[in-house]
Amino acid sequence: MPRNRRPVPREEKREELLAAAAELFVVDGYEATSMTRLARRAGVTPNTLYWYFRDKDELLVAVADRFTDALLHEHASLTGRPLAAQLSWLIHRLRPVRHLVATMHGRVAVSDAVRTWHTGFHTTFEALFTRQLPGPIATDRRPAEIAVATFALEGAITHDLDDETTRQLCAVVADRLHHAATVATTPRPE
Amino acid sequence: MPRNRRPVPREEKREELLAAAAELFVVDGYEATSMTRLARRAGVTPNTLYWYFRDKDELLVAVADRFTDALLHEHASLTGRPLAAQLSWLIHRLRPVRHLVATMHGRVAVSDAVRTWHTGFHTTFEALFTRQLPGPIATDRRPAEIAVATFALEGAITHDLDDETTRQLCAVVADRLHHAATVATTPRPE
DNA sequence: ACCTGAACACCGTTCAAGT
DNA sequence: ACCTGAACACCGTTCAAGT
Repeated sequence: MPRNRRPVPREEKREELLAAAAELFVVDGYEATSMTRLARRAGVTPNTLYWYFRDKDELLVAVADRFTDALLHEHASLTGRPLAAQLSWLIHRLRPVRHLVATMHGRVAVSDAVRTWHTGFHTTFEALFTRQLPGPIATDRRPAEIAVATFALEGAITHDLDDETTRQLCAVVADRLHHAATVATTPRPE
Repeated sequence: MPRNRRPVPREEKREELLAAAAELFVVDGYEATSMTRLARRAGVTPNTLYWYFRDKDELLVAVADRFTDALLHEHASLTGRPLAAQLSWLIHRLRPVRHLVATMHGRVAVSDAVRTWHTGFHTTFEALFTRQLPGPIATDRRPAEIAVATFALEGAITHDLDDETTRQLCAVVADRLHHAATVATTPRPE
């Protein structure tokens, strides 16, 4: 009865488990998805999950990775469009998984795997923003300007904003970045 | 042996439990603090906690409330100082409890009590920012400008930024708000 | 009203055993 | 190498019983 040594290649099986995890994590949330229920959905014993993933956090990271890959791939076709439009697209694309975004942040302090992933995620998006700008930002303020843009993006994903405010937020962030990129450094007073 | 009907007034006892919860939540984190351990620290049975708080989330909210009250009280003495300085103060004051901030966000989708608290927290800080500005922001962009400032603040608390970037971020956000408050609405192109 | 000791239904994870 | 059934040590929460 137990189907051991199934002929399914490892990568394929892993992908099956990942697909089940992705669906449950997004629909029901990370906390509400127990390993037992997830295993049942995937048609395996809870134990089996641990053959393919170290723990639940690594499963979460793998799901996030898969999603981010797809996101960046889709985003590639948006190059050339205004930055505000790109931001708007990203926000609407990430809103459905806002719970996962919040969960990742909550687990940064708990899991090494999540912390590492989170750092990489920010590096990716900071690079993405930097690339889109018409000119280089004055070096002293660059990290802060990019950080503000990234945090605004994260905030817009994880918080409830109406459509109009979301549009304005994209415009505000894009304006700010363009301004910082095109204007020379002005020494702040005081 | 069991000390029932202790003569300690309800509010005082509640405060004791709250103090224990605050310490453990901050030092060890919310998830790492089990109700059992928390009860032991406070010198009671786990059960007793439920006499004073509906559940663990309500305990979390009560801790956050206590902290926010203290924060706003201390902040009151900063009125009149530059906005960037106030931001910097808030960030450094909130960084030690960054894990709690992240936890709150993660539980917004899980707990009604947390969701309600979170909404109130944002309302408070949006009002605080609005009050500090020299002039009214053009009404159409105001919610977005305030949202960007709030999200930047949250991001700076929950993410690792070096001191210099943190300073610059405060300056960027303050600049942005002042600019939006003093300049008339400029219709965006396109 | 307040508090206990004991239980309940779970949870993520691991282990001995099978093929 | 892969997978199972059964267990382990917990978890948040509740309940009957005491004062």
